[in-house]
Amino acid sequence: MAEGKVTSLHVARRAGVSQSAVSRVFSGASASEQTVRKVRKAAEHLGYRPNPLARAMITGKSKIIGLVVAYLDNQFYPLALEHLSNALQEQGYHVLVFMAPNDEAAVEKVVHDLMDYQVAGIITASVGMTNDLTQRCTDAGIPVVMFNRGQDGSGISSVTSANVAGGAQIADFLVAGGHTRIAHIAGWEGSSTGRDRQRGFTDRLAHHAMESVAIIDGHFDREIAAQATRDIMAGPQPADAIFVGNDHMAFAVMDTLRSELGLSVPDDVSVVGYDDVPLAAWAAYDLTTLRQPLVRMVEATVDTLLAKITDAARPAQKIEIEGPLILRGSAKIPEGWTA
Amino acid sequence: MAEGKVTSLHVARRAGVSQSAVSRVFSGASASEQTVRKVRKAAEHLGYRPNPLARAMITGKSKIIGLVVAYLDNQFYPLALEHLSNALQEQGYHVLVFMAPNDEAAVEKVVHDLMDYQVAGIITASVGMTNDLTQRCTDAGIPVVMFNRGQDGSGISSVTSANVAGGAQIADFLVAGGHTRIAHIAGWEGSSTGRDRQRGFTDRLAHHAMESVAIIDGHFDREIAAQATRDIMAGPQPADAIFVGNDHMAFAVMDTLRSELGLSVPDDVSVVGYDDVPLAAWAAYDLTTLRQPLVRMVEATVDTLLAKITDAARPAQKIEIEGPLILRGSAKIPEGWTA
DNA sequence: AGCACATCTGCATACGTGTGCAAGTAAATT
DNA sequence: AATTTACTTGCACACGTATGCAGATGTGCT
Repeated sequence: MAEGKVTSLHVARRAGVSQSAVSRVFSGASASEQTVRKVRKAAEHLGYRPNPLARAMITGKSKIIGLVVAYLDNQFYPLALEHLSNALQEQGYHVLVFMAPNDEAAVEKVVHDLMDYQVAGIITASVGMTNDLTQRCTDAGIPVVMFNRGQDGSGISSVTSANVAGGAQIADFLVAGGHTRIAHIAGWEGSSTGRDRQRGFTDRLAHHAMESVAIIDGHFDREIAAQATRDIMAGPQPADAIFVGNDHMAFAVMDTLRSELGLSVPDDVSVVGYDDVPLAAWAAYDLTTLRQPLVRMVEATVDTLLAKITDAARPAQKIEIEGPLILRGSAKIPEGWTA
Repeated sequence: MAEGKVTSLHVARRAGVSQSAVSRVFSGASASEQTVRKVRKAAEHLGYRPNPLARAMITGKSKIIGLVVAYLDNQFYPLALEHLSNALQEQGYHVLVFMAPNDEAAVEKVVHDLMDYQVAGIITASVGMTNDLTQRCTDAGIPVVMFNRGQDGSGISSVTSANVAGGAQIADFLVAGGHTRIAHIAGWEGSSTGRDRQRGFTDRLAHHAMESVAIIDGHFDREIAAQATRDIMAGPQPADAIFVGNDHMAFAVMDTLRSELGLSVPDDVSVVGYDDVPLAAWAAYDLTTLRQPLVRMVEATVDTLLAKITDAARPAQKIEIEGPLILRGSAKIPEGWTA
């Protein structure tokens, strides 16, 4: 009932036990049934809540998860943030946001900040300069999970969708649709996500004895994707289908095709994206896209991270989650494919 | 250079001073020039950084700002989050995210969590059950600033755009455009933001001796806004212009008008939004809208909050920032108005 | 020179919790 | 009955920093 700084000592006095006993009850250590009862009762009466900062100081680990994120333009990431925060909140953790740095010096700063706050774990999303950052935090013993991005060499956990398989699915789909001049505006070359989608896509095209008429790195950027679209359509072999590395760029591609070049989607050009952000379902775009199962990816991320926090010896995991191709109106639907 | 827990005591030993001296140097208290030099040098050599948790424990105030946010669907809020976090990071603060609760019990939990972490201040955005939450935190002595929402009675600081004036601007614009059947899909009735825009709008219409043909509460929700659109266009007086309480709903309105009802925007119906999120500039929507100056709103929010943190006696401020109407293609442009 | 005054410094303690250690108790074993 | 074993519990200390207090040092004044 009473407000204003009630500590474990107050609880202890009222329950007629020592402060250590109170601590043990609330930190999950063993205590006799009777002690637990007395302590809980006194605590409830006083409105006691353990101080997480004091707890963090003693244990060296706070109940804070550092989320490092570079940008929030792409709708996929705010939604990921929302779900991550909710999921972690349910487990008693909270998300401390770190805007990802561009230059070397800023990386330094963020790494230090993360360690200063003794974060229990780190999730990175949409980050460019991730190599250095993740490695250093891992070296410092802080569990790291990369969300929607992998890193081949080093033993760092990651959760992504099955990007190679996704790229392949889209290749099958566009080939079945009878397209003959297929182009690809890829995700950033520096991200595993972009590379894997591209590889799955081109390998599968090759399997159909086909080849992209153009492959351009879109850097996950609207403006660059728009310019890539102009280049592709002005080239010697204008595409009749474009697979775009993510939805965010795909919207720019569609805008450019329709408003700037006066072309029809999908009559002149089919467009396929990747992510299935909510906006993809809106009538203005109605984008055919490969869905990344956000909720399951978030669950996997949280599970992996918390497991690693609980058991530091746990080896790194690279989790891939399959997603379905969502058929909408931005791309010709082959005979027999059901929407 | 050395890693692994270097404390003020280590620095003190190396500098040949007491631990208190080190503390004073880093907490800005007074110290002789010579001491400062010795301490800084030793600190740099050892790679010392003050522990913010320990500091928070002793002072009762952490360098953490609690950001309470309900949803991130509306692009306006993730962008606000991004800018807020960046601005606060520059001032040495960090953002701890709290997903806003729907029910009473969850509010309780969030309030407690906020106090447990001894946040230095709180920013609320897009929150419904804000009354109780803000009041209790204010009572507990924690500075609160409401972002993009006001609260009339109680003395809580807020930063919004000039919503009444904005609504009025839009009324002038639509009247000048020669529209005769103007409707309004309002923002949520429970938010000051929605109410103010509506009031400015209808008052100004009245000033032109006009009246809305329909006013429907859209609750800032796409689905509800879409249904409102259907109702308005199926009514006895189908609108030739609709002012929508924010961009997020306006997109749904445009989708419904064009794809579902087969109407042309702006030939059949002009649509005007509020916010000017990036998406509004994309070709698929090209939405005429009243810009909320995000960067300046963020600056004002951070300034107000930090000022209140530094000086608790500072009275609450309600800051309103004017924004321009951005003329695009979704609404008829009156003669003489320049885009 | 003597005194008032301002400034700096170190000592000690506090913040609120977790945890090793030893003492205590009750139950189980020989 | 004596001894081992398994649990509890309280004591004391640690985590890393801030800060009141008293002593020390230096400056300016009459």
